[in-house]
Amino acid sequence: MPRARTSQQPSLSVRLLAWYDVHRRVLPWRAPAGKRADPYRVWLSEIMLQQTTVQAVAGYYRKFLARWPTVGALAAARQDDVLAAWAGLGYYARARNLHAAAKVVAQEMGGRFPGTAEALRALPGVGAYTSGAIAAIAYDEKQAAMDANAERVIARLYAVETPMPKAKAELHRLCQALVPDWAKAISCRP
DNA sequence: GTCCGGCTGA
DNA sequence: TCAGCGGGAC
Repeated sequence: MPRARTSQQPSLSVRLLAWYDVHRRVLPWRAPAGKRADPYRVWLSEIMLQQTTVQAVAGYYRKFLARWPTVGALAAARQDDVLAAWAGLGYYARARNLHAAAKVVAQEMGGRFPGTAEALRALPGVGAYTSGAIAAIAYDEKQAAMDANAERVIARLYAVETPMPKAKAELHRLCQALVPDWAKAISCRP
């Protein structure tokens, strides 16, 4: 006979963050534990990772960062050079938007990335997912960054029957409600 | 041959 | 609202 439960299970976010502490991969765009992420690096990696695997991105990411270490350097590059460096990654609109956004940040924002998800969302090539991811990772904002897989997981978790893409808004609300205020205290633990 | 960890333009 | 975008993985 099963023992009566005397304590309840930790929340989903607690369990996920505990898993992350043990299993997270070492990736070139991740800041060392306890250190703050550079928004330029997070942005560059997130754009490259759109529809593209970690394995395919890693080499390109290192190459871009070595050649253009700051958003100002990237903004000063010729678009032809950016596109040539991007060759092989696919979805070349990403490279054109990357360069355009770098120019906006460098020339209209003094080289500082927008400080909120909402403001990031206005940059070319930055949509709902990417703005949330950058703000969450670089600014510790309480943002749910939902990709297509997260949408499926949340839909199953909450048995949402609404077909996609109508369900997107509801799924985002459900996911946002799972994001704890104190996520940073756990995920930044050394 | 099919399917992707998104965004944009129409 | 949705087709199209590129290359790799299965």
